[in-house]
Amino acid sequence: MKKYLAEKVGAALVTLSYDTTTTPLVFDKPKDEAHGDITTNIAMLLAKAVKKNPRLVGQEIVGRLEIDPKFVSKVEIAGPGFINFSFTDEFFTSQIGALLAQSEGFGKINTGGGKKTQVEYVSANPTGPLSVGHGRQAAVGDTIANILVWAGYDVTREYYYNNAGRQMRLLAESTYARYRQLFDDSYGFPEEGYQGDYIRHIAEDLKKLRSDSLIALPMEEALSVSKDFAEQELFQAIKKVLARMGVVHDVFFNEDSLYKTGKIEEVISEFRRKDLAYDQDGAVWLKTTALGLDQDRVIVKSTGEPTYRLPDIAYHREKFRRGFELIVDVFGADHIATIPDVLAGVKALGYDPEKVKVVIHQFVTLKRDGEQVKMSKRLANFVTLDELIDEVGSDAVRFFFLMRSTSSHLEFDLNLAKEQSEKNPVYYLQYAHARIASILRFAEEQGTFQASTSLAGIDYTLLKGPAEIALTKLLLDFPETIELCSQHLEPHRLTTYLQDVAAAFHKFYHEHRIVIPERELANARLALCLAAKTVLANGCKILGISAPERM
RNA sequence: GCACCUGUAGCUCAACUGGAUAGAGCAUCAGCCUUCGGAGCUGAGGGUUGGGGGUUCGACUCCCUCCAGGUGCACCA
Repeated sequence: MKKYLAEKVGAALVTLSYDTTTTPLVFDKPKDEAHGDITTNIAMLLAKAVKKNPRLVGQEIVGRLEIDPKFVSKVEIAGPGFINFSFTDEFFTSQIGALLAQSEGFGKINTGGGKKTQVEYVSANPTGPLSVGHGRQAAVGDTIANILVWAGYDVTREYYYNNAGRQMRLLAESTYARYRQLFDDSYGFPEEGYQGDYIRHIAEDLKKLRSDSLIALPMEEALSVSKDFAEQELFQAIKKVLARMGVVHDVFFNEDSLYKTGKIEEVISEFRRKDLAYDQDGAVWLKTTALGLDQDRVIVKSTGEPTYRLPDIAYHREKFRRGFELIVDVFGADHIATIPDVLAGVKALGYDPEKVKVVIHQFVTLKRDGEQVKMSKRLANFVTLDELIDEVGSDAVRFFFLMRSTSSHLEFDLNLAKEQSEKNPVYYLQYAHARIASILRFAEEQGTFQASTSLAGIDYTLLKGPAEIALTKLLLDFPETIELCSQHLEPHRLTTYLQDVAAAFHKFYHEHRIVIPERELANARLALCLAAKTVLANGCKILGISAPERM
């Protein structure tokens, strides 16, 4: 429709000999229904250039328009100079059939054009159970990946981790110490070790498996066994909790592989060759100042160990080398400082940093009984993702994590998430779906409607009520919503949209009885119900929450 | 001190990326069940969009400045 109007308005502009090359012709959807279904500000933009009254320019354009009244019911100049177009009801309702024909595929678009895309998210090292913050990242990353798939991108979901280095050494020492304490409770615990109870559990499992055999081993070997065991248990737990949320990665990329295949060395020598790296105080520095940043950074410590920047840069280079044309990194706010360095490094290696889109999500706080839940990682009394899912369920966890824009801090109200009432947005949405399912069952029992056979020959022009038209319009917006979500990598637009759909359905339901003796009208309304159910189900699928037939 | 995020109704948050009278939910108050799911619907009140400047036909949105909260600023990841 936009295309059609663009053509017509464009033609009018040419007739009026306005300059159409410098002024973009853009159509928007007004927020206020009274302003029509689509609007353009072209008259105001042109008026500025030619110093005329915008409303006058609008009049000229509208005067030259030749538009099919079957689609467009009204064209008017409004406000400071907007040209508003209103469409006929039939224009909207005539598209319901096509929506139903696409069914489970309705909403799929191809703006991605099969572009090879990677979404990296969670990427927590196996040093402990996932926190609620990781949960937000899992929900956001996974849903962005789903959205991109719907928008026609070829998506790989990836988890990057490091099972070497200082943190893992601490994990090994902590595990081993807890293990020894099972035999001798005076055995010392490392100063900065991991305090959490989960280490004790791992140690107990280790004892079950190996009895006291580790005590006799040389220390290095005992630590190595402890590390491997703890890592394995923790990774299992991580994968398990992610699976509870419906999150499954395609690729687990180990940082260590970058060393083994010489990729790290390669990056260093390339930086040296480009005169972007130098030695000072026994360390290797990256000349980030030459790349537009405010200070140089160490990439290899004087101990010979690289800092996190180096493997991060090497990893991103591998992403490009593996052929990804769009790279989405989902990070927590605490990683924000590393991004400029990595992007500068990528650019210096000859790759386009514009292809890397970083989604930063802010922190999560939990609220229970109106009070903020205190969490401290150091004291290990933080709430784990597993516990959160136990308490409120996977659907609520995903939905709550998705319903705010990622750049906003998120307050997770535990009481609300558990509440089974209209206050809870998840239930509101799912209830709409279940309610439609129930209506369709009822109609089938009455013999008035069979979803599989009754769709042919439906007269959609019978749908005329404002609530019917409003619902129809909203349902047809679904593909556009997917497009916006994919462009901006913003899942919360989808939760907001689906809330609106649910609300529009409930309103429609209250204003119109659906299963009525007038067969024709009943069938048209039932088809509209089915269309609403389709959109809700497809939307829930993308969000990763269930769309129940009964509840 | 510097960088990034945030500041919108009593609370939690939107606002189609510069558009028209800033919108939802919760909370408060007032209504709606003989009939398809009341886990629902309708209505009311509630705002100087943190303050102050600027850019322009037009600003929650862009620029400057100040204030408040969060995060980061290691040869930790």
